[in-house]
Amino acid sequence: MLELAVLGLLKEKPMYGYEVKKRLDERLGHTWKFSYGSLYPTLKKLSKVEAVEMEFPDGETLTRKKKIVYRITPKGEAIFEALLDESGASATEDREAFMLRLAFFRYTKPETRRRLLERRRGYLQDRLAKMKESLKTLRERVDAYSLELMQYGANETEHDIHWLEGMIEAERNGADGSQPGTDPSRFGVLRGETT
Amino acid sequence: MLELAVLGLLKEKPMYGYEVKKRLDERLGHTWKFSYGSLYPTLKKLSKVEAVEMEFPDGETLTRKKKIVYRITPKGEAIFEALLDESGASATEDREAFMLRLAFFRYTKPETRRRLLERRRGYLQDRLAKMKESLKTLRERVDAYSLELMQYGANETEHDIHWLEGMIEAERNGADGSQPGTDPSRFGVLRGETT
DNA sequence: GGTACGATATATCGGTCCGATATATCGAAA
DNA sequence: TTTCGATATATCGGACCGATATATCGTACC
Repeated sequence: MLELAVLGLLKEKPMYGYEVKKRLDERLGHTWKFSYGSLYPTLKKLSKVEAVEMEFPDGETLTRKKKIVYRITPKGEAIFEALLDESGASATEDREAFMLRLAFFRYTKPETRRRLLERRRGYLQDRLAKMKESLKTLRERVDAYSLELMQYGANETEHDIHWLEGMIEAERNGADGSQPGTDPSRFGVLRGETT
Repeated sequence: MLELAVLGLLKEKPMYGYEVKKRLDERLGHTWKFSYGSLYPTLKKLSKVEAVEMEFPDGETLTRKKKIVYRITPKGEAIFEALLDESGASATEDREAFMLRLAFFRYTKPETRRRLLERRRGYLQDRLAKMKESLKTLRERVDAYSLELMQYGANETEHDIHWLEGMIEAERNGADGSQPGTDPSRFGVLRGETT
């Protein structure tokens, strides 16, 4: 997961590790939190496999502040592609894994996008059905707070399904091969935006 | 986290580890997934600290199926209380930790409930403000999919704030000391239910 | 009567990732 | 000029996951 995220971000431009974390938080922070305690080891690991290059700015000796720019290599690009493709059940069933892939949808083929969106929708529909079943059974047997929690889960799942449906629709209307998905007007319009 | 969850469930009645997982998935599965790979070690650990008792059914020799009933002890109850109280920033800022505590709200004092709910609301309000800021800045600089993701995050955060407000309101109306929060009619009514 | 299968039940282990902590520099405000 | 928050990297113990193994139970099917 982390490797995929880091490589995906570094595709945009070379960055400090610190900046990688900041930008990843900005875009995925709502769904997925990760720490420096895993970021820096990951960067090292990627560097060891030659997926990224480490570059020390200022040819000078570094009594100066320790700063390292990480740049993705062709090998890193290949690894990124591989990770993005090997999306098993997790990319559908794990919210974080799915959201991570969504963040890099512009690097995916339209066909892959649709497949992922529809699989996730199907998965959520299954889960929603099970949740409703549980709610019916447990309504009289659990306390109000647990019930509220389960209700919250069902509501959110339903909302997510609508959201996915909107995106599937948008893919159909926009991705007839023309554009790789960089037209912002396709989205947001379908749902209410936060003003 | 796991210890808190397990002890909280075992307060209801003695159970097999397997059943603990099933019930926890039912109630918290939407927010929080955990595995057998952490459950059984946790049960062992709790047993070693004498927070739970292990009970082998059928006094007979067990060539039979290996089944262990776990029962919470007074010491376990005390540990549960302690874990529930030591809620630092995580209980507010970490969605999973918050939801877990919400699942055990009926074991909390009304005052503690209100404090937690309000702190989380405050935290989400802060985050929402930052998200909107980011959205404004990045609207022209990131691709449509990342933008959609950020928009999704902002929408969901807003929805959560409303949800919390409903619960705070319900606490005010119901928890004037009379009942510990076992009246199901207080909830659900405020928001639309999944039919 | 047999057997095939999914649910029940426990357990382990390598590996991923977190949280806390430490260190140091930089810019800006007070 | 010193104090503070943001920038920047790093490590380490421990929590937790995912895959895997094993065995029993109920039941459905022929």
